[in-house]
Amino acid sequence: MPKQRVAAAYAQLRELIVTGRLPPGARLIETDLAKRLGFSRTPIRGALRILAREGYIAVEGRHRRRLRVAPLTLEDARELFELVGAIEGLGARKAAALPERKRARLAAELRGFDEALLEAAARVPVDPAEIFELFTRFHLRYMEAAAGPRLRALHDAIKPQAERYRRLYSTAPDGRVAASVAEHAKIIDAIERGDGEAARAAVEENWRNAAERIASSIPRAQDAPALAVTLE
Amino acid sequence: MPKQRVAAAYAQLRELIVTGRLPPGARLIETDLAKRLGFSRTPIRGALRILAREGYIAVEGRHRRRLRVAPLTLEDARELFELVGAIEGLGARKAAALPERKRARLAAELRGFDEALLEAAARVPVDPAEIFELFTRFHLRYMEAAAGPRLRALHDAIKPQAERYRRLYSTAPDGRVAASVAEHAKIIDAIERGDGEAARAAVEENWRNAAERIASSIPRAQDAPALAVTLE
DNA sequence: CGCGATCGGTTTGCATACAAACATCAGAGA
DNA sequence: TCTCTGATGTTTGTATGCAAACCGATCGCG
Repeated sequence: MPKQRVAAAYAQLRELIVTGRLPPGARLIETDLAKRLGFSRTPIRGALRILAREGYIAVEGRHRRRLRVAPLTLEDARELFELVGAIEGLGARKAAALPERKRARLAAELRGFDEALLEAAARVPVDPAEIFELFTRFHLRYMEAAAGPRLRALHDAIKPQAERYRRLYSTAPDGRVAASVAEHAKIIDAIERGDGEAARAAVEENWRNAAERIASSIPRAQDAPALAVTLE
Repeated sequence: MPKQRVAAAYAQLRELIVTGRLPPGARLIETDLAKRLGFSRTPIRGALRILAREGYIAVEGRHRRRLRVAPLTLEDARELFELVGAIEGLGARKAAALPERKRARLAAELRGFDEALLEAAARVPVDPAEIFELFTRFHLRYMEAAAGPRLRALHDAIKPQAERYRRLYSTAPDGRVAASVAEHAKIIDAIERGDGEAARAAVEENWRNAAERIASSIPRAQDAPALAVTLE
């Protein structure tokens, strides 16, 4: 009997939301989720509160909260990707300030991810999950290498929300993987030569472009209510 | 009166921490806090979990969490101020993208805050609380004017933690207020003329300098345990 | 006298019970 | 037929009980 049910519920619910098994707009009923995950309402509530605070869940209502999986909108995607770009940009700048040996090793590892990405994109039946995984790991790598605890925590809280958009709207890998990999190369080079500002700018540009790549796929001006990041 | 106790507990606890009435390193006992605030343990727990997630509270222990008010350290101050600079830098860039009329009005308001700051700093018995308030309002103003919901929520969650450092270590107002106001002027000018990148850079420089101003006051390498931003 | 094990108190994590508030639907009146 | 109102069921917010785990201290043994 595992002891940390809130953490478990948080992880499972977040995964359900990010993968879309709990789709945007879906109503979240505590008792249902409790049954579904096999916990009582108490840990579910704790997890829901955090997910709401982090933006995975939209809150409606004043006294009695009604929770829904946060809708996906174009405006939100733009803001979210800009935020992720800023956060990872900070991480990349820190990575470029590492001692030279570490930078070199990090750059080599990052190039490895890009090679794997090109391979995965070229494979005959493309596996989108693999592509996503590699993208995620690429950025995660330099964040873990250089970011402090606060930046890492923030990254972990926000980044998966960008994955929601990528998973749903990124229309598989066409030339876009190649474009991304080219942008990655600029990031890697800047980190390798210790140019923090260039690394940061390259990361931000990468995310700006990523936003543009998927923007056209996102249905505009949904009936979606505005995202309210509320405590309660 | 079954209402919104978690939100109330969160607000009160955060205020106690930011103002230092719950000092860094203080142990947080659920039952004590519950008695102190007049709630039961349930809403207290909810508030504590969020505060821990946001970095106000450090978590020790694996299975059983032991909570303490997060210690103040030099490394954390550096990371935190960098983060706040990045967040508010994003807001300033957005503010510089507002339509011209709004930018002009915003700039006028911001200049008003700076005038008030100089006045307050010149007054005979200086009121530090007033100075802090004005600093906070200055930055809050352009964030509210331009930032989206996610950026605002993030700002609200993180910014008060920088206030902890300012309140405890900012050695009252000497020439430092004048220095800050001079930096503010660069921010305002950039916003007014619509130069987003300059506005962002000016905000980040302002926070970098703020970090340096208080860095010398922070006791180095406390016995403080590393800040762990943990879910549970 | 020092070191370690056991025991008690403290504090947490989870589950459940209870009450209040909102939404929905049905029915009556216009 | 439409609307307003009331009743009912659903869902949330809070309190509390209970068990387990941890910390500390005391006591026993070497």
